[in-house]
Amino acid sequence: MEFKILKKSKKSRARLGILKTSHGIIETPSFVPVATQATIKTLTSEETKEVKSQILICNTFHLHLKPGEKIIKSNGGLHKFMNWGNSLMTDSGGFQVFSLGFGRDFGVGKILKEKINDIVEKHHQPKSIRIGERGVWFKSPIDGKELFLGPKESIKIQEALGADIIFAFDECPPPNADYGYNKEAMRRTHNWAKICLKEKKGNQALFGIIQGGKFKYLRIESAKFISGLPFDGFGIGGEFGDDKKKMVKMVDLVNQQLPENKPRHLLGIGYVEDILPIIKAGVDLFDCIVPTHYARRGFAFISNGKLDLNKSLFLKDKNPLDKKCDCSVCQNYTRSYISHLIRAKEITALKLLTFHNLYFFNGYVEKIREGIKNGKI
RNA sequence: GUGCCUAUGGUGUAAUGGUUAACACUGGAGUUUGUGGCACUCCCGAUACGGGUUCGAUUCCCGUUAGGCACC
Repeated sequence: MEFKILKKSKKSRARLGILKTSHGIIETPSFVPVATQATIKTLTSEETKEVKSQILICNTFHLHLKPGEKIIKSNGGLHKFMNWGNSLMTDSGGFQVFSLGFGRDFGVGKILKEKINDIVEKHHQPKSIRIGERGVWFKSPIDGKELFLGPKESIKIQEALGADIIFAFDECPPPNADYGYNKEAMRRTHNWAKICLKEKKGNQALFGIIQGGKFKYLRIESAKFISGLPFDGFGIGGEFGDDKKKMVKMVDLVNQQLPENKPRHLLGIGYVEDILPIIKAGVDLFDCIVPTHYARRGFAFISNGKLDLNKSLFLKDKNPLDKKCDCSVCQNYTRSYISHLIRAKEITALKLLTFHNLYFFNGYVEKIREGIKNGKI
């Protein structure tokens, strides 16, 4: 992997760059669609390419459970397996430590919406998984079998999967974790980062992950520690506090600690309104389930907001999803038709919305790249 | 025409002689950030009509109307 910065903004920390892998180039800043199970749900790989995606992120944990990395390796690796000729990343499975653990215990995502009275403190353990020094014991959501995943295991699996960019195994603490817990999780994540580097044998690019939660000094400490190790790039994980301004400030602060010549990936963020601020804070790559997940709930993202195609008023609306959009869905289908398909629970609706939403996100980031190029951002 | 049966939100069903008549779908409003596609939360909305019995009727009785079934 090779990363070249073409232009640095004078107005913000934004950068325009090119990331090269053996499977092609990624123009940065870039949105990374989420292909957890080695597919963008509802789309073929050809369609995923049509919406101008240059890189996808698949998930180590999910693909380890099914079909297993052996099957994928025997198919010639992830690229061949899913017929995707462009670049790929795999997430390490670290996030599942959270989502199957404390995330499930408290019924929360990584960003806190409501206050939770229970605080996760140092040495607390989630109910259904066990986090130790060498890694995490899970119960398989498929058959309940005891599984162990740690930094060594994650790297081995990711090497078998064969993505261009892989991530270090980390722990993502829940949003209701206190300082003590975050410090502990960060220390584990740092140890695991060193183990990941030592374990890696091939020439895949490896990104280290910065944690520290909403605690400024932990974030700085984590950024300094991780960037002191010979990673090819960096992931910024975890949560940043309850309000968005704080998130952007924290990301900005983290990026100030990182070397400029390596790419930075913000993990699991972006609503549309988050995208410009995080790019201005110096983020080169970011993945998010929002365009694909919302598509399957009947929402379309458009130039001036989002549409809920579940609403019956769209049955009478013969406009395209977005008049300003030149994607093939907007050229050929009406809101009325898509709304009908959603309400009839037809799977084609999910495909049309997924296609449009990804085209919209990729197009939106493309415009931001233009803006950086023209000196407007 | 005669006999029998039925009548509860927009739809399909519950329940009860005694506080705010339950549930599902529909309709309306929300939620979803390193993904659980068809999820979750909240809201609107009904005892066909008219009498009677009773302290109290959606429930019991009579009539009207509507629908179903059988017979002539």
